[in-house]
Amino acid sequence: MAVKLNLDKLDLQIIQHMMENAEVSYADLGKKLYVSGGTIHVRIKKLEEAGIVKGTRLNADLKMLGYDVIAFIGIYLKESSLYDSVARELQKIPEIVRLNYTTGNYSMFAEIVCKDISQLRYVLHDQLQKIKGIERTETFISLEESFVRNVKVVGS
Amino acid sequence: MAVKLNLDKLDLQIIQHMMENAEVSYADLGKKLYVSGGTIHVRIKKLEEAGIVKGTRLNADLKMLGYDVIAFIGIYLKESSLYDSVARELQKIPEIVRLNYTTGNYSMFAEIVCKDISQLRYVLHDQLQKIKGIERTETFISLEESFVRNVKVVGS
DNA sequence: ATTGAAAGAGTCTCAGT
DNA sequence: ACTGAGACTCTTTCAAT
Repeated sequence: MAVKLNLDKLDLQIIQHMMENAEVSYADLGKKLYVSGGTIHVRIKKLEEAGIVKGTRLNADLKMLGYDVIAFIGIYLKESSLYDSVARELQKIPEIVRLNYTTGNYSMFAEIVCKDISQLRYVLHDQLQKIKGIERTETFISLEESFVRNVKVVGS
Repeated sequence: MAVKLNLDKLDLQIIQHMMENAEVSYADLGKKLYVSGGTIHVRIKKLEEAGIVKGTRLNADLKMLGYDVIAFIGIYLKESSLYDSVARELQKIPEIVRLNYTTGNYSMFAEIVCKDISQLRYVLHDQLQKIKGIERTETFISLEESFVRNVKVVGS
């Protein structure tokens, strides 16, 4: 899974910069990293071919789109063997944007994004309760997101 | 915060598509949505000016970069008034990539990305314990990420 | 592997509808 | 508000180092 490729500092610097902002031109990024734009291009192509880099994504402000409520849900299963079937059911609920199988208290851990509290209540109460295999859930509503950022893959 | 702007279905469709893949050309996206490339351009410019769209980000595979361990940390504070000072300390730890102030059991909820378990143990044991104001923590290590996706902002 | 230049593709502007 | 065409910029290829 974690294929160790020959990545040098330049590769990591490119990734670090472009994880933050992918709209920079190769020429400009090259200037910042003291190589030519052509070298940036070659490196990115190599990273794409290796499967390390998988395109770019638009960064949209969900709050401004009306999605004000983020919550985390700890899920207790009746039996841990039900993980796959519960995961499939949860994937059908579009408000659930992430699901992890975890150690610790909960069997699984979900993140949900909703327009408002009443939509959250609907998903929690009407949709999750209907899924066979879920024993109970605990919900943690985010009152404030202090920060979100990328992991630091290279020293500055 | 959640400024309700006049966004029509086309705006949302553009956002939906480009949150998934921002590398599509305006001409191609226009073809898919039955408008010209020029219209896509105008809409994106409008969304950027409104602050709804904030550029694009490179999508890099953290596992392939050697960051194999994702974990969630529920944090109990001694007093909730310590939130800001603890948040500032947590922000100094580069492995902590997200922090939310939450309702429920925990005062705050963090996400951490590490290269391996020993690095995770180091952060949890040596760094978090030193922060004044943290009473105790509960860690949930992700054994598998079932899915991560964007919220659905428009009906297909 | 890196570079710089030429060819190709995409973005951006603008006049017309 | 949408369109299409021209000007401009960026990506991509490639021969040379």
